[in-house]
Amino acid sequence: VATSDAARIERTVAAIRKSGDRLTSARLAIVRHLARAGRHLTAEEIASAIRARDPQVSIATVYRTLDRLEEIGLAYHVHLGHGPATWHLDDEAHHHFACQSCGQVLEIPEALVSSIRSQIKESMGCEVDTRHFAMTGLCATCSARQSQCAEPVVGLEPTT
Amino acid sequence: VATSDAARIERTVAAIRKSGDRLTSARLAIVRHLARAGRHLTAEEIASAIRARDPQVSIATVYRTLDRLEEIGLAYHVHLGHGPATWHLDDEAHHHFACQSCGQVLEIPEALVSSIRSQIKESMGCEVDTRHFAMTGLCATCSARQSQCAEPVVGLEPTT
DNA sequence: TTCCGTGCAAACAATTTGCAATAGA
DNA sequence: TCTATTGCAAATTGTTTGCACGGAA
Repeated sequence: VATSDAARIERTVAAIRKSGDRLTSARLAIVRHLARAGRHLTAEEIASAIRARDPQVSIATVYRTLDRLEEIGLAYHVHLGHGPATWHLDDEAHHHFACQSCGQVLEIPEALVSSIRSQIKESMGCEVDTRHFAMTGLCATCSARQSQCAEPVVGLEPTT
Repeated sequence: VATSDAARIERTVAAIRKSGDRLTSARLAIVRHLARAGRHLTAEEIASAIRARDPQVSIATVYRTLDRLEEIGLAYHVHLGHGPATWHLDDEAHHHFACQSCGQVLEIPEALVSSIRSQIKESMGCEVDTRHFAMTGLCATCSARQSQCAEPVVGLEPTT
């Protein structure tokens, strides 16, 4: 699980080839950037980072590549609240909590996720999708801060 | 809780006046439509319903009115997955589960919501916001159907 | 030599904003 | 009267699509 960036890039590239898809320079750059970022990225963030080296890559290619990677199962998108979708490689954490105040993204422990999932299954019969939609609210720090004082915290736009 | 539409309209109108805001015909029409719909509505749905009687109401007014109603605490928006935000009056159900396959919106029982909330509080220290973001996944029916056969169900676009 | 994947521009969907005109209180 | 609210049009943001060209296999 604690794989190096290089190994993750190689593995992803191999999977693209195995699926019969072509490995283009744009795709390689996108995979590299996703692997090295260590956080969730929007399509726009990926596009502008790549454009720094290769100015003519279009945002359309980024979207198309991300969609294709998701079809193959190599990357996926998460909605962290309002704003654009964010993406990461498939071998990263799967369940997210996004703070509406500071923007921080936390991983929800697997045990907690499966407990919630089974409670909802039992009580309502529903199968929760924790992959594509984050839970939102306030992280521990922001939650404590907001119960102390009325003043909102300076930082990212609130997600509500 | 089982208030009539008329009573809910009256109460909301009174609250608008009490807040010092003006009660315009557009605002009245929006409140009426929200009260009578009995389900979550998008701004566009509200606008086109109102335009049937009063063709020149603009979508901008609908958005501004909904925002204002939310500031006053009379209505609020929920994101049910992909697609536009949906709105309802404040005296309706607060916690939602949206099926990605059939589009159905279910209310999550209060007991379950508070149990989930306290588990997350205890384990991560986070305060979950259940008002503005629905949980998503498959409802009981769609979940059963999908485990039987591989064919997707005809209906609304999947939300994933 | 194939076509898959690309860049570009234009289309699209949801939402917001500027501004002069209007209509509530 | 006074100014909050409106309609209209245009701007913004995030994402998708059509199409002819270029480059991976």
